[in-house]
Amino acid sequence: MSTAEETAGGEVEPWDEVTPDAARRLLVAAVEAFAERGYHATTTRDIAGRAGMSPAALYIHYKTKEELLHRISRIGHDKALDILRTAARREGSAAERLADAVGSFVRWHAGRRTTARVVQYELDALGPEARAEIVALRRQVDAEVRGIIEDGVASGEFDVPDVQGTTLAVLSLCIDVARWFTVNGPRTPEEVGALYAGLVLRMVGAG
Amino acid sequence: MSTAEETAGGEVEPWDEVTPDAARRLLVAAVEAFAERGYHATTTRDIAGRAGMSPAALYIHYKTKEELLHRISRIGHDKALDILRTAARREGSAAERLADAVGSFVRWHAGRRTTARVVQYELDALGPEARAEIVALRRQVDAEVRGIIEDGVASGEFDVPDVQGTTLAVLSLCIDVARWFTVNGPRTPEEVGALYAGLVLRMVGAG
DNA sequence: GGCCACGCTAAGCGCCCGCTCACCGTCGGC
DNA sequence: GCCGACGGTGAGCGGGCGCTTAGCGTGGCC
Repeated sequence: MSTAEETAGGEVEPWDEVTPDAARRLLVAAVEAFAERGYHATTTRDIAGRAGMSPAALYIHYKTKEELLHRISRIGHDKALDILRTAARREGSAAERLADAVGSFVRWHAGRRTTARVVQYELDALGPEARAEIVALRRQVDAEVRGIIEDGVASGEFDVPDVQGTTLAVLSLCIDVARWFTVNGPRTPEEVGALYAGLVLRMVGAG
Repeated sequence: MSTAEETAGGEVEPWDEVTPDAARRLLVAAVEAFAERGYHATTTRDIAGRAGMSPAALYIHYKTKEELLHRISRIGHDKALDILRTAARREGSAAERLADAVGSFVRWHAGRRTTARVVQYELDALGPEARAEIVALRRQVDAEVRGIIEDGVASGEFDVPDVQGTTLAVLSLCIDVARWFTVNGPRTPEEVGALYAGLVLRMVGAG
């Protein structure tokens, strides 16, 4: 994270990987608009307006409105997967790694709430090929969490009768944070991450 | 439930409270369309077409497209609240009542998945007054679950450091079922309900 | 200094949206 | 047998959508 930009909502928005500058401004504007109103309720005029450009400027950097969503979804899923992989592959017991994974995944969903909302809830707006690509990434997300839980079961740390079902529930709990979390609420992303990490350890019988 | 209609997806759709018949057919068509594509991506022509009527017929029974969403959301939240109240007020220990509440709430989100999706994820498409009415119902939903957890803490059955945070997590887990559940998946609504009830009991330290 | 490439804008095309309106068939009451 | 009420239709209005195109300003290169 070489550069970062603080928005009004207090969220940090790197998006370093998107260049040139005008393309990044459009993409950040699209993330905000999609998160607020949803993909279908957002107009290209609204996105361009938020980025301080004319409607036509969007089509210099992106072929269609859907390509914007695809790029956002792809980058967001890459980041989410990266967070889970980092936690899964660190040293430590399965319980430590699971708590780390849930804590950091939840912190991301709360702290980068606008991005996470688009990533988690606008998937159906993508066309078949783009959706297939993203679904493949989500399977990898599932595999990382399942791997930690399987490790904990193998080592005797965890007591989990249904590994796949519990994996689903753990991810479900984390993802739903993007739906309800708000910066005006009583909890910080760090507090929610710590709370949820503890709840998940109990779910796997390690609490 | 005096009458029930089996749809292609295998879901039971009562909607007895909506009359006359044409208004109910339009509403059921709207539920399916909103669940599949989202409120903003659904056209009034699509809704009317699914109900076997012309586009203009919709406006005989509903003032606007938004009124359809409002009615769906209202009826759905009433039903969800009814399910939780029934579980909360039955006889039995707090653990039994919590397991019953989570089990039946999850079964509803899985079995009536199309309705639940609209109810849980299309709230932002409502105007300010309609949304305020629905938000009030959601606070009652939260209060029912929190009440059971408080009972369990008071009786010593549960060990919950953060009652409000845990309430939020329990509801979050249940609600997210509407996002990922599919009838083509490996689990029945009953199985998911039982799995989740067990996980929640562990979350409150009663597992 | 001339010039072209590039990033951007103003204007607008074709389409489809939510919604309306004039009209029509049917059916119960007298 | 007539008639009004009512649920429904066909056509279409005003407007906003995603996206395109012709042209313009500017900055780097010879």
